[in-house]
Amino acid sequence: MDVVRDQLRSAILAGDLAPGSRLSVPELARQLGVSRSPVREAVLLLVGEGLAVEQSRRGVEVARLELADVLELYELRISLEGLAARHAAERMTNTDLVALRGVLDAQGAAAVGDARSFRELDHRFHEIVSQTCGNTRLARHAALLAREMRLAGPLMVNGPWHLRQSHEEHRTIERALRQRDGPAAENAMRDHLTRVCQSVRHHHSPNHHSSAP
Amino acid sequence: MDVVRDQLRSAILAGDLAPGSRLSVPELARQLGVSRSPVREAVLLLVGEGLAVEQSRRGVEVARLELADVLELYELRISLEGLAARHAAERMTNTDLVALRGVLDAQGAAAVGDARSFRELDHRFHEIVSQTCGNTRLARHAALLAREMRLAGPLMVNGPWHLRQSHEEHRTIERALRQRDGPAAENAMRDHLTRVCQSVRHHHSPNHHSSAP
DNA sequence: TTTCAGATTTCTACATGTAACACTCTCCAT
DNA sequence: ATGGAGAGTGTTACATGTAGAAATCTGAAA
Repeated sequence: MDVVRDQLRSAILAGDLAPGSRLSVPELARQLGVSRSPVREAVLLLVGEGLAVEQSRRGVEVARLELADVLELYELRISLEGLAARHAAERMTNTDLVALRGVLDAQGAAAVGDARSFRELDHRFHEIVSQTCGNTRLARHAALLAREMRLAGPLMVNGPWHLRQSHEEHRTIERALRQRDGPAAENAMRDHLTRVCQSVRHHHSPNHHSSAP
Repeated sequence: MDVVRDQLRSAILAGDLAPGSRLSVPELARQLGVSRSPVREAVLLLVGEGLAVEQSRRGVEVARLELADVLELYELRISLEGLAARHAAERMTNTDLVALRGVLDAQGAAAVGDARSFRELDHRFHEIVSQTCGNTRLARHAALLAREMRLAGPLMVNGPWHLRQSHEEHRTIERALRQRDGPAAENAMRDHLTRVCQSVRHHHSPNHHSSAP
């Protein structure tokens, strides 16, 4: 069942199962070539993770995020990932720092034009920081929120200026982590997520619809 | 299945299924008088909620919390419930405030001696604040963390002085909420949870084992 | 008494059966 | 043409079947 759940989760996060798609247990079981039991269990767990929602009387469908949902998620991520960054600064091993640097270098290259890769690497960056914080529950909840946010695809701001700006902020965070400066890492992470949140908000405000700043 | 899950959750939180108890699907199905399917699904969801854990090769058992787990949980609650309190201050209806006051009055009475009722009312207090914050995901995650913490039973500090102290701090939080002072509510909530966390930590430190301050 | 091999029981994980229910489509009456 | 009854389809939720693995128990030999 773990396998089925991972497959479904990947399909959702990759967009193969778009937000709003109905998750019919018999249908998915046929497509995946397994029985309905593991599929049903996997779907229930995905609901628990927030990636799918039970429509009353209509079965389960992939979660559809409104702007308000994205703002909710950012507010939580600011809090949790800020905390995680502070602790990560004191606990990161050299291996972690090397991995982080690798992700950032790849992201620097992707920042020009390849928004898809950029988002993937962005996710990896935040994941490394959260998973290194030493608080297993913090890591778990931060991962849930970050994953849920990946359903927001079309609401995100993908303009080249925004990508480069995010990348610079990631560098700032990485610098604080490398210097083992917890408070600086926390502030940098909070500032980063706050600014991105503002970008999303303004990008979807009634009177501002270009993707440049 | 929702029914079965709620029954199991209640049984766990009430201590009828003590931490470490094995959750055998066939056994529980027999006891609850239903088939194995809904029980299996409920158990999987409880694992997702953190109330149970999958032991590799040994099935599922009710989660067992160490001191370190409780400290992790407090750190997260400080962050999330602080945030929730700030928003709750700006969104609480009069009805909510009346309910909160009611809980505190009952708690004031229970603070002398009845640790069990006190904990129950403590949980209700924090629940009201979290559920009123206006951020559905914040409410959901705060509820998960608060529930998980209820598994810590024997680790908690139940001395009368601590109960009264907690109650006073709840009053301070309620005052800030009533005055719609967001920052004050956040600070009061953070201070409260921070102090309780310190109490737990010191109560279990190697050289301090009395329950008085 | 201790130890180890085999038998027995129990569990998990997946597959499949089925009743009740909600949707949709068709076709007839107005 | 339109509205509504009713068949047909698909789904959910629960029940049950079963293979394979793990734990435990049993009993005989050292």
